[in-house]
Amino acid sequence: MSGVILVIEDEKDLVAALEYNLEREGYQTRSALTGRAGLELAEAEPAPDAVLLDLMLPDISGIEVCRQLRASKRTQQVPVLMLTAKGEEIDRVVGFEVGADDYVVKPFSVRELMLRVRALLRRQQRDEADGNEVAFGRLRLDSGGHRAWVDDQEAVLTALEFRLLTTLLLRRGRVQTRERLLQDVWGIEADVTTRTVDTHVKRLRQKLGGAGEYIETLRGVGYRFRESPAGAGA
Amino acid sequence: MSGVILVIEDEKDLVAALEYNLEREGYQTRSALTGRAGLELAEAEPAPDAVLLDLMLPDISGIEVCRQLRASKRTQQVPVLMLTAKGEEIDRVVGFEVGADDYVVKPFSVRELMLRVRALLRRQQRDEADGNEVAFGRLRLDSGGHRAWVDDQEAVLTALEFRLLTTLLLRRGRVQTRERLLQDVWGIEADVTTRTVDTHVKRLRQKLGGAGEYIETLRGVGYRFRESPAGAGA
DNA sequence: CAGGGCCTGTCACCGGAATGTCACTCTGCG
DNA sequence: CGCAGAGTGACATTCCGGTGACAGGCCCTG
Repeated sequence: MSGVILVIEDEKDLVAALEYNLEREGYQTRSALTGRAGLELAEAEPAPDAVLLDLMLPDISGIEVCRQLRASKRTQQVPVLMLTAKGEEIDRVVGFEVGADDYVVKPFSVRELMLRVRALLRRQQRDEADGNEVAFGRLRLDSGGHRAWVDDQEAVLTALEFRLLTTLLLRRGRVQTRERLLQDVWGIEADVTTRTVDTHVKRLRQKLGGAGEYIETLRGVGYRFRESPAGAGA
Repeated sequence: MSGVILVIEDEKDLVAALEYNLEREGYQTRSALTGRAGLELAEAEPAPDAVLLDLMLPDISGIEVCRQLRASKRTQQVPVLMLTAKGEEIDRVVGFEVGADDYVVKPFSVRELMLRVRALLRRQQRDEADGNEVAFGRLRLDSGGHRAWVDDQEAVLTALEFRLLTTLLLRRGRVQTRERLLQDVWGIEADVTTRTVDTHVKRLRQKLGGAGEYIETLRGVGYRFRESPAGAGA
């Protein structure tokens, strides 16, 4: 499971080194040399899965950047790892206060940083997995418990079906091509000829009964989860 | 729902950060830099609703503090969340055995900690409503005495089995992947190929007899302790 | 120090659930 | 009407988890 890491840091050499190492670990990276640029990138698509944030930036302080990240709905949940120079230890407290998730004191070992990043993402994933219930019309999902209900009647789904449903629901309103689904749900490199997706959509609809209608077929394109529960959708 | 949280931790910075964040979440805080002072505060009025306890304290070890908290009638029921440094992992096991309710490994994310605290208090409330014995359907546990009964018939469990059962029960309703269990019960970095978890679940079920059904298998995902004792219901 | 029993992890085998494929049918659209 | 793409049921295969057996390690005991 990889992810997108945003690096906000004004020392170019360090940025280069971090990007190199992160990419070698399989992450994608974005980087910004100033706080402002960083905030902009953080709002951009795709949203980063984690942010490495220097405390000392040329324009806005890292603290402020962090505060703003926490203020924005879009980036509120993104874990932030602070990079602080030695002697700025007091700031560590402040860092925690603003909601940083972890910090590393410069000079740090890249190896350690990589471990921290991985831990951060794992933690994030776990919190999401523990996460609460999502309701959509007659449908209700509990991601932590891996359960689904339609009209308060439990629908017993297999692991794959649950993943498929989650993926569709998460991206409701946007079409998912079979190719995309194969890649994201199955983790397979796309083979467009296969009917696998169709079959599983069928099974899913069957198990969901009435709520199966939320999954719409777009002929020649793919599948789409309805934007809103009521009526024929948005 | 607010409450009083007692922080026992000798790093002043960390204490400050924790207090700040806890108060921002609406909790009241008390803090102590040593185990002795902590125990004193724990007995004081008003009794804390939860304790954050560092494992490594200058005077008494966190383990001992926890033991004493459990020994005192007044603080017996107060949930304890252990803060352990990396590498003290072995102690984590001991922590559970002494009756800690949860633990977090340093360095931890403050956000994560806040979530845990909230979860702890929620659970506490629920358990109090249940009456304070750890009972679940036909199953009854004495976490201090390390004993388990099914229909008033004692089931003799090994330390590992007991820990596994406790972990599952504590997180009832939520799926635990084998990976997660290996990490939390065994303290091993995950090796997904191993069948160890399966074997122990088998043994546990066997020993629990009828109550073994409380442990559900989710094919392709992991294990889940039933949410409520009766039926398969929600 | 040897012996024995318990705890624990690994292995191989097996049955059944989950999944993928196929062939056929159905539908929408030109 | 014909075609392409989607729905569907049946079937084959794969994969996962349950299980029993076994071996190493540890502790207790004599």
